[in-house]
Order: sequence, then structure tokens, then C-alpha cells
Amino acid sequence: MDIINVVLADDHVLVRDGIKALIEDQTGIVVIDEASNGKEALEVVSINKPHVLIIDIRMPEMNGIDAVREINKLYTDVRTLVLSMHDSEEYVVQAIQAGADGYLLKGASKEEFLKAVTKVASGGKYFTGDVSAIIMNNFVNGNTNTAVAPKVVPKEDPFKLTKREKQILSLVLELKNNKDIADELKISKRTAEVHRFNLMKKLEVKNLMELSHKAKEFRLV
Amino acid sequence: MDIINVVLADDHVLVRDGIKALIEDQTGIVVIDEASNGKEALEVVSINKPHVLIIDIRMPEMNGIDAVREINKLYTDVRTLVLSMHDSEEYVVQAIQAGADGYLLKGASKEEFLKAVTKVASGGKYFTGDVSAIIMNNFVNGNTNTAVAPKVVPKEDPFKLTKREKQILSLVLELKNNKDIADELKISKRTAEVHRFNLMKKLEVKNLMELSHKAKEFRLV
DNA sequence: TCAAATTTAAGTATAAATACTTAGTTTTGT
DNA sequence: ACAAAACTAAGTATTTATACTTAAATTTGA
Repeated sequence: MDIINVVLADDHVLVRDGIKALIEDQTGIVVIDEASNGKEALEVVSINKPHVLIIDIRMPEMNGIDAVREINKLYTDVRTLVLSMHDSEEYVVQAIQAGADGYLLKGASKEEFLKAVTKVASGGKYFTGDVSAIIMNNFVNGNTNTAVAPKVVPKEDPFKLTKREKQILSLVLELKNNKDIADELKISKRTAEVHRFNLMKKLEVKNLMELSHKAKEFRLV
Repeated sequence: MDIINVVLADDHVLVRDGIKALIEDQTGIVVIDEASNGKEALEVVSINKPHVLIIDIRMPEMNGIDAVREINKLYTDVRTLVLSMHDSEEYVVQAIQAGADGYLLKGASKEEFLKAVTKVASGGKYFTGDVSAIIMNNFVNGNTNTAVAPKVVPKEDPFKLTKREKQILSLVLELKNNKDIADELKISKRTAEVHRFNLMKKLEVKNLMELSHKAKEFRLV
């Protein structure tokens, strides 16, 4: 491969500028466009068809994982490198299931970063450190370093929460009580209780803490 | 001023690399050292005495605000530019009270970033956008653009929480209930209740949501 | 259009949290 | 060493949440 065309998607202008400066130090990599959320990323990718999309997970409008899932549905020749700027490796499984070709943590050095980009661009996979071996073997059946993107059925909301339940969930996670939730949605407190009860049941959790963890784990909000 | 010596403190290597690349594009600014947390920042500053310390708020070991407070106690000729990579303007007041000379949000452009660094380096103040005028007038008595760092009494824990209460607070904020907290600290559930009750009173909040907000606002954990 | 799913909300019993007070014991600062 | 502060934990009343069930009204999809 001669020149690698990259699209950057991150809601931090600073981070984008930074990665851009860092990446273009190297000959052979060019940032051809940018986006500040998942939706924008989809547009930009559809126009530019880059070799690699570098995308952050947490962004407004549409998160990085969902964007990667979409892109893998639509384009077979756009590789995706997911960046987790904030948290640990908690999204790695979802990233892979969404069809990401690489996953990097915030702790990544400049060197690791460039390695990841070039590897992914040439049809390989790059998953940060220890994760790589373990996860790849478990989730994708042994096709590391091939040009074939893993065809894993994207699981979207394995808990089948209803719209109202998701709504209640997000309010519960804002630590609001049933009374406040009820007022906000203009329903009775008892109804709010029921929705809360039902969603706790569906998620198989028995308190706020577990709920919060599970919701985060499965990116339900 | 001829050359501006800068120390970067951020726990994201990537962000550090990025800012470095971005900043050194410009002639006249040199990153002479880096740190990945507040404690390290203190050490590095004591050794290098840079003109400007660019420091992120959220870091392990010691956060950026506390580090700035320390630096303002120890050195009168080191300017500090606080970066809020994650959140809005919620820390601006604390940053000023800690003696920060500048405050930038994640949304800052490359241009604004460089402007802030040069301004702060030359003894001026740079606070992001609209915040600037309002806050500076209210908190520091009219000394914008002077070389004198604002002498505001640093308020440390205005609520006078006891050690145990802070401990309980952090567990409460992990959404643990009194039973679990009690078990974890090997005290009775009733004792946990009392601590919780007392700290809610001291913070003048009446539910988890308000507690969570207030704790964040005053960086109590 | 018609059954299935969703949303609404009441009833009831139990468990837990809240809002205090009182009070004994331990720790800490001077 | 001795008082103040902090930590401990019980009692009691009230409110809120949990754990269901039942069931009506509304919405939605094939």
C-alpha cells in the first residue's frame, strides 16, 4: 500500500488535531477528513471512502461502536480502528462484534498508534496488548491477519428493552427516583415503578449498582 | 518573551503527544518535559521551572486543580493553563481559586490553544470564551491581564467532612447501599446510615442525584 | 383488522432508606 | 491528661422502594 487515507472521528478538536499532527509526522499516512460524531463519520466515510477510519467510542449523536457496525454493513473495504480514550478494555468485545479491525486504549504510545494504523490499513488486525490473543480466539474464529472482516452477528440490545424502559433506564441512571421520573414523564409513580421493576428484571440486576454496571457494559444508554 | 518553555501534564500519552506535536508546530514554544499525573507534575515543575504548565484536570494520583494550587504556593513565576478535556466549565471556579492563569475546554481549536499558551506565558490570563468576563469579575477583583496571580484563599473541603464520611461518600457514589457499605467497612448498617445521614446534611442534599452533583461540583472524591 | 405487545396504573406485603435523637466508646490534638 | 471531635450503634416513626399480581387502555405490526 502506498499512501494510507485516514478519516478521524472524535468530538475533541484538540485530540483530532493532536492525532493528525502525530500521524502526519510519518510519511505515507494522510488525514483526508474529520468528523465530530458517529453520524458525521458515516457521511464523511461515504464521501471519501478512506482506507482507515479512526474513531472514538464516546461521542454525541452516534457512538463509535454503532458507527463501526453501520460502516461494516455498508463498506467492505473501509477498515476501522476504534479508540477508547476514556475507559479500559470494557468495549473491546462490542467493538469486535461490531466489526472493528483494531482497538486501542488511551495509554497507547505514538509507536503503538502508528503500528495499529498501518497494520489495520493493510488488512490486518490490531488489538491492544493482551486482549488481542485471548479475545480474537474466542470471538472471531481464528482469522487474525486476514483481509476478511469478522462476520459476527451484531447483537443489538440483547435484553429487548422497550422504548419506555430505555427512557426510564436513562433517568434511573441519572439517579432520579420514581417520583421524579414519573413527574418528568407525566405518568403515575406506580407506572414508573413498574417500568423500573420490569427493566431490572430483564437485565437481571437487583440494585442500582449492578444496573449501572450492566447498562455501561452493554451500552444501553 | 523569546522562547516559551512548557511542561505537559496529562495521563493520556496520546493527548500529550498530540498537544506536543501541535504546539511545536509553532516556533517559540517548546515542550521541555511531561508528566502523567499531578504528583509527577509537581516534581517535573520543581526541576524544570517552565514558563507554563499545561495540565489536565482529571488525572490519577493527584488531580490538576490540586497540583495547580500547590504550584501557586511554591512558585510565583510558573504560569498554569488548566485543560478540561472531559467536562464543561464546571471546574473553572475551582481552577481560578487554585490560582490557574488560564482555562481551556476540550472544544478549543488549535488557534485558541496557542493563543491561550502565549497569553498565559506573557503574564496574562486566558479563560475560555464567555466565562472569562463573568467569572473573572466576580472572583478575582479586576486584575485580568496582569502578571499577578490571583490571591484567593484556596478553599479545601468547605464542608468539613470527616475521613469516615468521605469514605462513606465515595462508596455511596459507587451506588452501594448501606448494607454493602457496612459490610465493606466492617461496621453496623446503622452506623453506615448515620454517616450517610450526616454527610447528606453537611452537603445539604436530599437525594443521591443532588449528592452526586454536589460531590462532582466540589470534587469531594 | 385483530392479536400481540406496550403502556398505563392500581392493590398488597415486605424490605430498605430516611430523618432524626440519644448515647456509649475511641481517637486526636494540645 | 483531658476535652473536643469522631466513630460507633441503638431506638422510632415515616417515607420510599421492592416484588409481585392483576388488568384496563393504547399502540403496533403482519
